[in-house]
Amino acid sequence: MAEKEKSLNFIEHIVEEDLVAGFSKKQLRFRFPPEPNGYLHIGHASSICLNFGLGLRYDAPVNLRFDDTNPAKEEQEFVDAIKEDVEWLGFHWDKECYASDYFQQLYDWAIELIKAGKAYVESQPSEKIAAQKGTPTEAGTNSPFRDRPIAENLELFQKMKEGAFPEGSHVLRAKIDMASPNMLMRDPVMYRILHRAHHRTNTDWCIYPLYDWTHGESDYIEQVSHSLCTLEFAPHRELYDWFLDQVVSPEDVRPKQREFARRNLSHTVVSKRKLLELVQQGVVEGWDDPRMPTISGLRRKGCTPEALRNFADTIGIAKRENVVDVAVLDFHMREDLNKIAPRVMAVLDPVKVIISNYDTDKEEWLEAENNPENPEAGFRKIPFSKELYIERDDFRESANRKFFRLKLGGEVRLKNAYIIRAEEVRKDSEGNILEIICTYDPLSKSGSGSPESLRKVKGTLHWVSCKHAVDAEVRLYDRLFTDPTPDQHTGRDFIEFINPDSLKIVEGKLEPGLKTAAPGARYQFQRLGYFCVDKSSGPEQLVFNRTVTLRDTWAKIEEKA
RNA sequence: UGGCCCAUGGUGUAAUUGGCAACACUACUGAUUUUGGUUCAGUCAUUCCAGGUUCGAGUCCUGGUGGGCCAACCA
Repeated sequence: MAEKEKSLNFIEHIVEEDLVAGFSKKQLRFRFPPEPNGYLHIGHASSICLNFGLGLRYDAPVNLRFDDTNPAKEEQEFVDAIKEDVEWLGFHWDKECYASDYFQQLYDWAIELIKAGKAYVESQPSEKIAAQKGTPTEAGTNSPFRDRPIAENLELFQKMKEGAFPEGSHVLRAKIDMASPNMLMRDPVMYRILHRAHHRTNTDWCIYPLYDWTHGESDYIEQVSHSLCTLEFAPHRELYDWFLDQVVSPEDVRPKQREFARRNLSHTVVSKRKLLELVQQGVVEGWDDPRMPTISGLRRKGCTPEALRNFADTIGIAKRENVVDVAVLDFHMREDLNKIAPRVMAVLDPVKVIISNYDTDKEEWLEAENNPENPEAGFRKIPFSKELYIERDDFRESANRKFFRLKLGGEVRLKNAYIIRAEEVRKDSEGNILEIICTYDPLSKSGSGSPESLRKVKGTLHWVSCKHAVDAEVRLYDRLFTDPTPDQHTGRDFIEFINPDSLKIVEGKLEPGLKTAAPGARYQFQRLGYFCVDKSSGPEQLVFNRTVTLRDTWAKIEEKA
């Protein structure tokens, strides 16, 4: 109830119009149709959220269909990865389908087309076919095989299927219109010969249907009502409809193709080719490198499915060119993580603080709140002692009043602990700060309720007790490219815009409770950002990935100065 | 013989289908805060241009301008 009346996107308007025009809501069905030739990226996430979102909105089934018509590129590994990603996003498909399940049906229909004089076997090489296709402004010319007798077409096609011919020797073409202003209608190829094993049909077939002949018919077989794809397929719609015309029965649902603009994310690239290049050149460590815009990369970085879904929902869907600022994704990750991530303390660039008036052997276990946004998250104990680490950035020998942190003679609150004052600084011969000597106010203990504890001091710092700290490798990820649109500069390669500082690895000091943090667990390192335990992490070597920093208004003030 | 698609703040989407241009992000102010986080309050547009229809146009019409897609036996 009380759910906000959300405005509809143009696809939802189309569905609503169909419903008003009498299309039965029960017959609505959608599909997400990836080719299993690579990993899913954030662009696919939008499409997944669109299709499965429609399914949820209309209580309609959504199929997961693998468009596996090209055995040269497809592998079972990708099928598995895609299923994992869709599930991780939190969606449930109705049927798990494969275009390869329809090879026989497609073949039977193709024979009908041949018999109807609407398809023929072409026996020229591909270069010849391309040359005869014409150009967008010039009509093509008919193939010399275009009027081959039906019986001969049937016989040749049969032999193609039986493996009698080498690759490239023949194809099956639809006989449409070599003068069509739409290049795709100029007798498109329906089948090619490929003597390759398919990851599902193995060597059952050596002729494989092409996209156009497969996609619409697969939608029809599955009785998909609305077949949504990206804008570059818009010219395919005419062909999609032509192929459908050849097979549909009036009593069945006739699928409808509609196109939307793919989402582009700033400071990254999303084409499979370019992502592959990043992997192959070793710019990143793999498809699930946390800097990759792949779903697996985002997952490994610590992004939540909730954040990704909210991101997809707020950027919406439309038909115009777009570049979504990656800041929107960051916002949604912070928004979700702020609610669910337990707070902990970690020092990533440590400098030692020595509390001169604290007993050398003393240690106290102080109470710390796990998440101020969620009281039910409770409290934990953290150790305090004479020697602590704080962030090197959090101390200056002198600074103006805008600097809320520790400076000589100044006071600061140690989060969940005491108020301290910096008295003295010890340096090495080169002037590097080795340790900061402080005194603490024993009455100022957090939560004690004493007047001293209630004193307002401007800054609060995070810290970790030296002797209790656990070490961890912390990987600080930043955007992969320095330019918002690395692949949109004519004459310049996107690789030129790689951010040389996209990964910085540091040794951090963490509060001891993190010793047993399990891979995948997410935390907020207070005042720093959100971090996720990497899959490679273990008790002997902890590894954390930075998901996203906290908003940092201090950094902006500094930048301006 | 070219065809098709698109144009609304810095960014991404809305606009009851012809009726006060709204939401989110970013940026900037300020308040609160034992995270310079969170939260709260506020600021930032004459809808690509020119005509037309209309009491009334972001929306409809005409003509421009600018951008995108299409000539794999890829999807």
